[in-house]
Amino acid sequence: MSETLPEEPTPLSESEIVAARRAKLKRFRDELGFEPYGQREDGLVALADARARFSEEAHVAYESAAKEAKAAAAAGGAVAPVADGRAQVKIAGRVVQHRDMGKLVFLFLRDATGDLQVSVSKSAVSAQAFELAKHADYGDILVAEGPIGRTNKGEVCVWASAVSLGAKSLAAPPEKWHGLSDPELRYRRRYVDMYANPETAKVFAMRARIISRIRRFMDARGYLEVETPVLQPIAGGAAARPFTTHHNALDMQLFMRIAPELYLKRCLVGGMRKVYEINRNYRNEGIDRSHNPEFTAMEVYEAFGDYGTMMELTESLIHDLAVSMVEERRAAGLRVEEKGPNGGPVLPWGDLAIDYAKPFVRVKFEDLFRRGAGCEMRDFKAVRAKARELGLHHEAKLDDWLVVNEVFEECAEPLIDPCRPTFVTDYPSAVSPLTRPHRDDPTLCGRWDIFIGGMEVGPAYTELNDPDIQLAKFTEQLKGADDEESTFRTLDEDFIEALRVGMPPAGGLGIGIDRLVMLLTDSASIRDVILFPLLRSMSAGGGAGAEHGE
RNA sequence: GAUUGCGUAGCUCAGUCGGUAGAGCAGCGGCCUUUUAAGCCGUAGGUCCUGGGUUCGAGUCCCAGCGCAAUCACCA
Repeated sequence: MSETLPEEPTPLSESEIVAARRAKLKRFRDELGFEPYGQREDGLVALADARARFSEEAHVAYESAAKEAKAAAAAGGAVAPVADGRAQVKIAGRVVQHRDMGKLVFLFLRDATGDLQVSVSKSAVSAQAFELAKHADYGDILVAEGPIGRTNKGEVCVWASAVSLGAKSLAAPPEKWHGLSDPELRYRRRYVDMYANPETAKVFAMRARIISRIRRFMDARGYLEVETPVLQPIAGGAAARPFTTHHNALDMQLFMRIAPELYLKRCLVGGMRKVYEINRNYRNEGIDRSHNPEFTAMEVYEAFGDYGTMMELTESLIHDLAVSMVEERRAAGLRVEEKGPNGGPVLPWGDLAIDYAKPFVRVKFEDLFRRGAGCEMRDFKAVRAKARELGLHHEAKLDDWLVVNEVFEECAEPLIDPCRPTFVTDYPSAVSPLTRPHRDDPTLCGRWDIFIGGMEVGPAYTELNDPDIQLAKFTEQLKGADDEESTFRTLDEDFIEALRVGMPPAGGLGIGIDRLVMLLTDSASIRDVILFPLLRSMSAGGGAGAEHGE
C-alpha cells in the first residue's frame, strides 16, 4: 500500500461531529418529515415571558384532576376530558441542555431572555416529534408548544404537545459547562459566544439601553441629533492617524472620520443651537484594552455655552446613567453596593466600587500638579528638575509646557481617585493648542478631561470661534507635522471659511461611549462592549506566513 | 513597536526528568418516564500553532515565524 495514492482534490473534510449532524438533518427531513430550516411562526412567546406564566395553582389543579381521571379510567369509569387551566405557550430557542431519559426527554432551550426547560414525554407527542426531541443536538433551534407546568423536581417547563425544528445546527457546539472561554474564539465567533455565555448577550442588551437613555436624555434637554460624514476629504477634529479610502467615480482620496467636530461646528454656524451626534470614529492607531480602531463617541456642541455648560451636562448624564444601572442591577438580583460615603449610586468595575455621587470631583490642573509634583507648574526650573528626578531623559528637548504635561501625567494623574469621577480643569493653553484661552489668564484654557476608573472618558472645551486665531493655530500645527503626518493632514479651508461666516461662542464635549459602557457594565476590555471588535485576519492553520512567505 | 506568558481532540484542560498522546464534556451505538454539569456500558476522535535545529528519540529543549492575552509605548 505504499504506492502513491492519487492526489485527491480534498475538499475540506468536515469533522465527524458535523458529518453526524448532516446525517441527522437528512433523517429529520427525509424520515421524520421536518423542514430542518423551519418556517414562520406566529404567537411565539419569549422564554422569560413563558416562564412568568407558570401558575402553581393551575399546575396542582391539573395534576390532581389528571390523577383522578386516571384512577377513574383504571376503575373502568367513563373517561372525561381533564380540565387544564395551565397557560398554553409556543416557544422557540436554542438547545443548551439535553437529557434523554428513555421515554422522557428534558431539553433546555435558550433565547435572549433566558433558559426554559421543555419536557417531551413519548406519550404526549407524535412519534416523529419524539424522535426529533430525542436526537436534537446542542445548538439546534427548536420550536415547542404546550402547557406551562413543572416537573416533580420543581423545574418550570413546557410539557410539549408538539415539537418542530427552527434550524438544524451543523456546527460543533462549545463546551456545555465552561462555555466558550478562549477570548479569541469569543470575539471571532461572537454568534456562538452570545448564546454560549449569556453574560455576553446581557452586556449588549445593557449597551443598547444605555445608548437609548443617552438619546432620551439629550433629546429631553433640547439637543438635536444630527449625522455628519464618515467619508471626509480632510480628516480633522483630532490628532489621530486616519484610514484612507478612495471614491472611484470622483477619483478622490477620502479619509474615514477621526472626529465629527468640524462638521458639528458647521452646524452651529448654520444656526443650530444645540447639536449632538452619536458617531463612529475610525483611528488608525494601536489596539488595547481601551482602544479599538473603530469606536463610538458622542460629541455635543452648544452655542453660547462653554466648558462649564458641558460639565453640568456630563455630570448629570453620567450620574443618571449610573442610577439607572443600579436599578437594573437591583431588578436583575445582582449585588448592589450600599450607598458610598458620598451617597452613591455605586457601581462595581473590576476590583473598584465607583461612586457616581453628584457632584463629581473637580480639580484644577494647576492644583493637581502642585500636589503631585511638589512644585508650581509655572516654575519651569523646578519642573525640569522634577522631570529629571522622574527619569524623563528627553526633558531637555521639550518645551517648558510639554515638560509640565509629562510631569503631570507621571505624578499628578495617579493622584486621581479612580473610584470618583473627576473633572481635571483648566489645562495649560500650550498643551491644548486648539482650545480657547481664558480671557483673564491666557496661559490656561477652557478645557477639562473627565477620568473615571483611571480611564479618560472624555474632554470638553470652550471652543475657539475666532477664525484668524484658528487659522494661525492650524497653520502652526501643520508646520509641526512630520513627513507621515503631512500626507494626511491638510488645512480645512472650508472650516475656516465657516468660522468667518461666524460661529457663536460654544461649549463642546466628546464622550467615549464604549468606555462609558465598559464602566457601567463592569467590563474589563473595550472588546467586551463591541460586538465585533477588529481582529487580525485568520491565517488558516495559524502558520500561513511561514508556508507561503511574502 | 517592546517585554512576558500562552497555543495539545469540536470545546474545557492535564501531560512528571526528553522515551509509544491523556481526561471530562460534546459525538456515535446501547439502557433508562422526573433530569438539573443526569447516570451506566461500549466506541470513535490528534498537523501537540507553523518551520527549522539539537538528540538514538522532541508535545516537552533551542532558534525563527504566526496568533492570542497581559503590561508598557503610541493614542488633543
